[in-house]
Amino acid sequence: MNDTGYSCQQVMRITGLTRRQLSYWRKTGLVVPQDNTRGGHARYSFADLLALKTARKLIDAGVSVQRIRRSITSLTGFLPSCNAPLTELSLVATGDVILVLHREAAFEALSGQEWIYPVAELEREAASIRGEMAPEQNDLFEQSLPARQEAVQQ
Amino acid sequence: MNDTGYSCQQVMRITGLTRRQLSYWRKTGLVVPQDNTRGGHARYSFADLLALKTARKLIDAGVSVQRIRRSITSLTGFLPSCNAPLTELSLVATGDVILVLHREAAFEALSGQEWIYPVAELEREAASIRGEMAPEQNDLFEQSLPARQEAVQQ
DNA sequence: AACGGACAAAAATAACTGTTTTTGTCCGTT
DNA sequence: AACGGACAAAAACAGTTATTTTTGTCCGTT
Repeated sequence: MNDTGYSCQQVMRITGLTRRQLSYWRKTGLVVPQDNTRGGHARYSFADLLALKTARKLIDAGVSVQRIRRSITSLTGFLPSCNAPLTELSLVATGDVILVLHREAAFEALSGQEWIYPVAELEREAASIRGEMAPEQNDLFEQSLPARQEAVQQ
Repeated sequence: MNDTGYSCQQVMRITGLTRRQLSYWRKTGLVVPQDNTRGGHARYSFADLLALKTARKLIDAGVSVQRIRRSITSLTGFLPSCNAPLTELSLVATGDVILVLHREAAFEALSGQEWIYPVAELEREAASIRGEMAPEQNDLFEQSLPARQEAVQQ
């Protein structure tokens, strides 16, 4: 119990969220205020504010609340050291996807699938083709050629 | 007509795509070889190779061919100066989304919607709250307060 | 001021359908 | 070696419905 936290009204003004949303999110565990007054009224911490702000921005970007929920649970699975994804992680999003930027890599919040940078690789590869290969003989790119069968008919 | 391009077999080895795919993509206009031999056989240019490689990588990342098609048409709409999105743009993708990195910004290939970086903004905002605001009075964050009505009941 | 409850509208999702797209495979031709 | 055609399996998609989630609104309580 402490009285230093942010009240419901303040949070509404700060985040632009409605009382209904705060209430529902509290009840369903999306963002639960850290403290309460003696009367049982919510007091949001600064970290709570950040989480709410992030949620708001994701919503503005078209992400549904359900998707945010699922992302949070999946992220705390992928990154056990992360307790509060909404406040701790670098997120990027549009309607369909939440991307997590983490240690130079990017992966999707829901599936955990890592994103590829096709073009970045391509630039390196392009150089090698240009320099080293004549159109006639080149197997630099080969994904997994079993034993160099010539001209397989697929 | 020239004979310096890459033959179908070579392209298959280089890109890991099947003959069927090359054939179908040629027929449907996804990637059409730049040249032909006198006999009417395909000769892929280096740029074609890059496009094929990129397509392959997108597919590996779970993007469907249909989505690639739609992304290409939408991108040539957004960026009229870009004739061959697959070879010219920086793309990042997972199954659901293709992101285009373009001039410091990121936007989705299909919708053109720009991605937001909630946390980047948050860091700046966090500083201002921490520094300037006591929990009691703070409307720095206010989205669009009409005329400062106190405590609106929503 | 803030809470909670109850009812309804809106939004998002899941589950299903039929259709289209994409690929594999086989075959004959150049 | 490469092409094209034809048939079928697999994958992706669009469109629909029913269900669940989320929000708005009103009301009474502390």
